[in-house]
Amino acid sequence: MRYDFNQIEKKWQDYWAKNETFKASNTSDKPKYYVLDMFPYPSGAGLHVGHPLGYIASDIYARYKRHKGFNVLHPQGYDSFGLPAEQYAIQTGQHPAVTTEANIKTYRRQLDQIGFSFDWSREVRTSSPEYYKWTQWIFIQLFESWYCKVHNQAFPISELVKVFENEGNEIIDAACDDNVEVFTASDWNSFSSVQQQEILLQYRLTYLAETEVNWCPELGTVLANDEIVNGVSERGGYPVVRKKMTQWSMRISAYAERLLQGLDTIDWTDALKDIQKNWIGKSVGASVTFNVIQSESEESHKIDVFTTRPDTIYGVSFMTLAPEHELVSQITTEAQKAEVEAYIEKTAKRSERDRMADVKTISGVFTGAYAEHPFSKAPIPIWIGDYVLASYGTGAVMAVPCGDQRDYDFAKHFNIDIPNIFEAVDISEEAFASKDNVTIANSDFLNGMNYKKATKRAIYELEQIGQGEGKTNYRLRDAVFSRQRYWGEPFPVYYVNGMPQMIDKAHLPIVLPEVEKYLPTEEGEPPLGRADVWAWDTKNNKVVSNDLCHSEQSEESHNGVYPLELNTMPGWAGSSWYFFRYMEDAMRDETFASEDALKYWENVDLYIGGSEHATGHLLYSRFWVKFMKDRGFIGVDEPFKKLINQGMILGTSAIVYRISGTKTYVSKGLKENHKVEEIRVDVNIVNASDEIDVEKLKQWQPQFKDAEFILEEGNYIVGREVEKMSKRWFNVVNPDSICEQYGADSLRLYEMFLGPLEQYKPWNTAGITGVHGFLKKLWKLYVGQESLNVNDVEPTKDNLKTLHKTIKKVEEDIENFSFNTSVSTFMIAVNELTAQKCTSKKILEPLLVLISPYAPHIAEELWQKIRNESSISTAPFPKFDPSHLIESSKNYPISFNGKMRFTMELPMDMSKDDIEAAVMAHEKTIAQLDGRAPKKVIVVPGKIVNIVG
RNA sequence: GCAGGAAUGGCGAAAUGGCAAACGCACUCGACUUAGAAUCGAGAAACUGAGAGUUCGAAUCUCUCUUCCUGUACCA
Repeated sequence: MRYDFNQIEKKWQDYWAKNETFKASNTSDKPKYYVLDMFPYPSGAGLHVGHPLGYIASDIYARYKRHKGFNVLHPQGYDSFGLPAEQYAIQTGQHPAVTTEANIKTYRRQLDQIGFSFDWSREVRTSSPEYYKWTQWIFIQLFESWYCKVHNQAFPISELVKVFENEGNEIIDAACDDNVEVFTASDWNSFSSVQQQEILLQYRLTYLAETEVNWCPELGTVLANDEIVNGVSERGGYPVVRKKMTQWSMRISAYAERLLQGLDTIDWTDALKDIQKNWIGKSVGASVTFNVIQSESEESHKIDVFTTRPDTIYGVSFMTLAPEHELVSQITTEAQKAEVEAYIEKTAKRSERDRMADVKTISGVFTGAYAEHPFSKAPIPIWIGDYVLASYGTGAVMAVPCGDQRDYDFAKHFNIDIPNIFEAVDISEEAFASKDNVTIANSDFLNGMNYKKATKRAIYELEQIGQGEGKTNYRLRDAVFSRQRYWGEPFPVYYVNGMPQMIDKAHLPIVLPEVEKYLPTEEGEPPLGRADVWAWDTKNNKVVSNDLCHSEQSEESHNGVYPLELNTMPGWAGSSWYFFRYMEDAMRDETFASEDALKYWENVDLYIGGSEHATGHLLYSRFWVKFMKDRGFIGVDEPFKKLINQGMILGTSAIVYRISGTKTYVSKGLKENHKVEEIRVDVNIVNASDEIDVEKLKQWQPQFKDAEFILEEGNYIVGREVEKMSKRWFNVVNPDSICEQYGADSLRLYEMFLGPLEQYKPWNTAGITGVHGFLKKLWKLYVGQESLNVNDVEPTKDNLKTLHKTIKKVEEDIENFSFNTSVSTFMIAVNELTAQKCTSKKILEPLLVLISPYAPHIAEELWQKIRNESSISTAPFPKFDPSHLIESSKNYPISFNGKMRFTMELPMDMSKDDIEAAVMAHEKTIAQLDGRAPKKVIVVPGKIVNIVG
């Protein structure tokens, strides 16, 4: 009987689907275990062999946990809202829902053929209304909440309103906008409804505000900070400019400290935690208020700055404001006005990218105004400069040129005084920025103190005069939540008198309307501005035609019909909570996930996905989870207990060399004699020895059809280059063809065999014959020409030794996510058992369970053949018995000065002294020593003998 | 600049203080075959990026340097 993998794999995939083998139950006596993959965006290109890497790893772990007696939840779904489908829709006019559906079909077929143990009954799609109903619902909850800094927790906004009604807002310490005005209870009660709503917006966890956003004109939408890479859009690489727009934002900054602290409670890699830590960017220091020295006609102004070095307060010799700072226009003197305005105009024109590209050029302008030093009362010139960012801190700095290199460079450039406030430090060449070994000088009450002491004292003194306090600052900004796109979740929001109103939960979902084109309107409104039926009828609670709504007229004539929000939600909305949706299987209509389901599954035990989501999805999810916990919707504080980033599988591109100006291609070994151009060709027509099939190449593209080829030894050898797998390099390998040619089990084993999971590694299809050959050997161990090789004979000592060392190693490997070494272990085990001619069921049965997570199809087939039972999927994992590994003797390596010279077989239970005696008596020892007396003999029983001298 | 990670045969890698290179690809030779593929058997190769230290013993621990990768960047 032959190993017919195509037939076997199809058979078991059908079996698993039909019997719902991997359906998880929400009620079980078994302990739960939740294994999750980052769900894919279903792109039109389908999967290539790089994509399933993480899915295979998580599938092995999920299957292993089932063998270990866990009730495993291992679901899969689609992050199916997104830009590519929309771009495609713009080009072709096809509805994104249609192309998305088609892409999902392809993905499902490709995933199924690899034999994953997903519970598909719990599938989610972020773009389906039954799912985004709950995304909209969570948005409403955020809108209806505020964050109390005293309790460090989010509460319903209704509670805040009660406080306002009774006590005003002075006693409230909330995460809110900076410019909130203080009011009393009677003020509040006298405010109009619109005024009250405006104030509440400043407290809500999702709020509408005019903010400076990252506008990408090419994409026609705003982008969040994590969607911008090196000043251009992550998707497409288009320029990004600053623009003021009214947008929904998420007050994630309220959670900065908890997002930081929470990292200590989860099992993620340090690398990933560091990325999030840097992104949150906590810095501890002080806020200091400087009074602007006013001339008689002016009103008084104050400038707040944030500094991490309040100890250097006496080193301040100027201040710098960001050009966008609101005070600039008010404090600039008449004499400096023209120069300042010219500078502002110049910097505003520079894109973010230009500004980043050219950090070395120092530029700035004096405003003509002076601030007063809080202690010395000395006048301090106020400058503006674009090295100060409007978006960080207060957009203003107290410049201490002796202690900060940027301030130093600025001062040097503009000939500003650089007072030295450090004892015995030379600052003639550069600033002294260190916090260690500092002694403050020329600083009045701070003289002689070190950094720590001086910082404490400076803050204390500032507090005494009411011009500062200790403060912690975070780099993390609130996240823009509006996108001017079509293919995303609509907001459950309509507007009355310009104020946003939430639609009641009972009327969700608000379904994405039809539009005739997916582009912005001529007036520059988002695509939803093209929808004809996109107004909210508050009387009938449904979406109605825009004709019924007359926004220009008075409130009465609206007839209760109001315009709906035209923006849609960003890609990260749906992915910030989907892991809870999988938990629910039966009551998806009534709730995002039922209490019982949430209580049983808690959170994700193991999450596998790419590290590119470090500052996006992985941070936003943690934020939403903390919020939902605060509001009592869930019971956990973190979504993902353990997280592993799988590395990327790279392509191995194939290169042919065309002699310049000719149609002749020269083999790699002969190219040195010619001037050549490198041309990448399809990797799928190159064999393991880097020889290309010239005939196939001629058919592949017309440019090769009548080309000449200079061969070496009868073959054309290609060059190789490891780079990202991409269509443009022709190095994409499709899992479909691998499964067809070698089978899913081979694909699974090979992806794991390539190297450590976390590492980047190149794919080379040629190598798959190694693991494929292993599977054939495995098959032959169990199945002979005519009949099965498996019988009830008692296992030999060697058989047991092989089995148990394999159990030990594989179990350790899976627990450590070291799947590559397990595959080698299987190879060794099968090689040994084949050599031992092992036929014992007591060996071959447990071996199948070990292999089953990795190569489930062949394991199922052989299991059925030898046990006549259905599925291996929940067979108990074999138990390791160390007694089978105990050796009676050890082949000791005998070293001289650390170099191994020969080995010697000695009993395991021999004493140290006896070993030494035996080794010293050995003829080779005597020969090695050549008459010298050894200085020392180190004997480590069971390990090694080392003779020094 | 800052933070994190990596460096071992021709290639992917293993070994986490004790016989460096297990396992696989590629390579060479042989068997089977009309031939190829497949299969089986045999074999060669390479001293852990550089330097120092700790140790009886270092790929593994410590320090210095080099190169590469990832993230981040006028963050006050």
